[in-house]
Amino acid sequence: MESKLEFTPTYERLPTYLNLGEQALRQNQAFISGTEIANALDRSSIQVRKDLAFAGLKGIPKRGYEIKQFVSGLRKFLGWDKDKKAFLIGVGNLGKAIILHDEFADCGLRITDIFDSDKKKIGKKVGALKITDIAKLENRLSTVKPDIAILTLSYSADVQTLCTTLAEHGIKGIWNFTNQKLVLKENVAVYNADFTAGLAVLYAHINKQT
Amino acid sequence: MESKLEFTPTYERLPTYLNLGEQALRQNQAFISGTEIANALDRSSIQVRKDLAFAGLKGIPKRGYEIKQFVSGLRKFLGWDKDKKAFLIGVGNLGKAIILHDEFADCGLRITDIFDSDKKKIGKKVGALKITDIAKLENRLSTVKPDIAILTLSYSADVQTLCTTLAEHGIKGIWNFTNQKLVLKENVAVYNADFTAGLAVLYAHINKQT
DNA sequence: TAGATTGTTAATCGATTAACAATC
DNA sequence: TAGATTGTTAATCGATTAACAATC
Repeated sequence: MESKLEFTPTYERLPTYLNLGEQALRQNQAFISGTEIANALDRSSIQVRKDLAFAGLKGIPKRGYEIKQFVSGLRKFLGWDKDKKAFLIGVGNLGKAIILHDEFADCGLRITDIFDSDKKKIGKKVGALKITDIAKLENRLSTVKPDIAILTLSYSADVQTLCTTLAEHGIKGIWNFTNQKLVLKENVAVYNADFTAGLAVLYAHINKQT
Repeated sequence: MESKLEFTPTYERLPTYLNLGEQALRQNQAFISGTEIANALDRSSIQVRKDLAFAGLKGIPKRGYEIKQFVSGLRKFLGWDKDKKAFLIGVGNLGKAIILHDEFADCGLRITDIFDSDKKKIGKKVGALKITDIAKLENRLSTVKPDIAILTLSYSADVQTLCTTLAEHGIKGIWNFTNQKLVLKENVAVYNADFTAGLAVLYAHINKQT
């Protein structure tokens, strides 16, 4: 990421807590305790409590957190209660997977437009969305004014130029699935979703064990 | 992850360094310096040097790291020089994206078998691989003895039972793309690739700026 | 030689864990 | 009441950054 954000590990864990909370809600549970969450996720209860306190949640000693409050509070803290408009650029397999992954709607991510430069793809539908020619990107940016761009293009594409265009139109955040480093002004947030980082950590674990 | 691994952030950064190194190699550069890498990735050179030292790389003062040595040394340290056999389970869009992503071969990840439970998919080809009936998983596990399992099934599937089977057949690592928590013995490494974690961090950054 | 870069030790910073009082 | 759980302050641990000697 460009700028530093404190409590990043906490932010990363919160969705897993919410996930459990929503499960408990579906089962009509009334309360959920930090200990319960910790056990389910194989973490320490101190960490769970600290994280939840950071997210502004209040619990009741001996009982835990009131489920409805827990879920709505956490969703609000994560910003998943408010829709954010997103453009997805590059409709390959990964792009399709993201477009068709319903669960993102639950995170407030509303993909409104999808783009590709491949003439054969333009006009075709993916789920409810029609693939737009990348040439029309600027036009759509001015009209729709999306908050977020999701970059799922193949690695050879000129991602940097694209980013400059996005920044000029006031994009707030970029979810970058390409392995290229994006150079952007301070006020655009970038999250690099690098698959190979995961592989590196997984391999390290494997080698540690043997 | 289950067990603790030190230097996780370092492991996560190493692939980005390697990426730059391979680029430099293609351009016939002879040396690459920590400063150069730091500038390209918007990081501090101290961190880059520390990371590289951790990976066992030796540099030459005033020059930097000899490119060929840098690339091969880093690849070896990451374990990307040796093939690891992997089974991919759940051939949806994300599964397809991973199967067809050539770059993983470069990380020593060799997907040998792909499985799905959907009768309509079984027998169909994705790239060079034919989709196998999940019922034949155990059989194939005994024969092929893969190191890694990649879980890209839809969330409703019974992932836990699957994991037990995988563990019984000596799987070493699991790359988990489902949002379910896997309960496994100590000697199986798990890396949870949770997309919503990225969204949580991205949103936090966006909110911080405004 | 002078400047740039590595490599390492020490200092700082942030995140996790421990300890424990408050409380339902 | 006793036991369990929250919430917070202090202690520890790990990761990052600073400082600087060594060196090509």
